[in-house]
Amino acid sequence: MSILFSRQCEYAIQAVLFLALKPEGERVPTNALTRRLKIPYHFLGKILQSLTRKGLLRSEKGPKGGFSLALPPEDITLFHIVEAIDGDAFTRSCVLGFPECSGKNPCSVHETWGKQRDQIYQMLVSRNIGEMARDMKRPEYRSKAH
Amino acid sequence: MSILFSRQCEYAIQAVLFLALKPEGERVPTNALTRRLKIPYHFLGKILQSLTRKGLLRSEKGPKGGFSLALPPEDITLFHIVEAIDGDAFTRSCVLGFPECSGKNPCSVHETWGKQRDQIYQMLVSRNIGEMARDMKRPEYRSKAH
DNA sequence: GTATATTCAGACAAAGATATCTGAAAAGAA
DNA sequence: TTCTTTTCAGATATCTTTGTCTGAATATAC
Ligand code: FES
Ligand code: FES
Repeated sequence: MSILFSRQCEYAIQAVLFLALKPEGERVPTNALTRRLKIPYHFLGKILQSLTRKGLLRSEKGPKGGFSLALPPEDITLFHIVEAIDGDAFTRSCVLGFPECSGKNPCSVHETWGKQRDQIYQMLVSRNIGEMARDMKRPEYRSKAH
Repeated sequence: MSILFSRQCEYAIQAVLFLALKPEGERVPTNALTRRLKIPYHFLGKILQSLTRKGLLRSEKGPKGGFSLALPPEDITLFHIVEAIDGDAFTRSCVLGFPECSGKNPCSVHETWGKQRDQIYQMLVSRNIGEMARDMKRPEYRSKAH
């Protein structure tokens, strides 16, 4: 079980962060991404495809083709990606699974969870993926050689 | 998609909280639970069965049979239930889905998520299900008539 | 003992998420 | 034009989660 985000969404985030490290406009083919990030090729293809449909990425066909960000990295947050793939239901739903989440019929952790949900939301919107990618310490994102 | 906990786990929590409201040792048959909580009958049966195997519940067959808590409600936390159903992987895994989560190769949100993960863990262990059940404002748990 | 209410166990079905395969379409290079 | 590289699109496969069905075992009530 993946926590918080679906597998698709995790892959999407990993891929977009990788794109954010490239000079603006540079196209990266799918297989350069899967080689680095160990994501199944065709699965990633479908994910990038839907991000393109949502307007987050741009795609070019043919040789020298590939995917690139449709916006400057400074204008994209993790929340944009999460929203595009998993939706924003988590901002509204009860963590214990009750039909609806509101102060009217609160569950036992409604107050506590409410605060934490806000913090998670802040984590997703307060930084742009440009700086996040540059801060990234993981080896997949560091060495320049491919 | 359910956030944080699997559907099974959500159902387990809802059911155990219900049992915690009953006088100690009182047996509650599965269908009394499903009627109140709108959980599919046989699915809940399997869930309660595994909680029994894990030692959280006790079951009795025959008329006047049913499920009851194996421990006093004051000794059970949400974490016991989550651990029994979903496991404790969330306490150790990277929220962006990278292979492992450690300070050695941190992802961009490792620090932030680390704090929030601790808070979520605290939410799960700091209160027992006895008090949580009594605080519960949701109608499923209030009216005594069945 | 017989009937009834219930858990227990396992097989099965349906749905959703994840992953793979194949071929068409498009762009560039020769 | 022809060939190659790559995205795009859709069909299919596999796995996991969720949910259903059936019957056996067990304990109580009669
Ligand atoms: S009602 Fe459960 S989190 Fe709001
Ligand atoms: S490495 Fe991502 S949360 Fe720790």
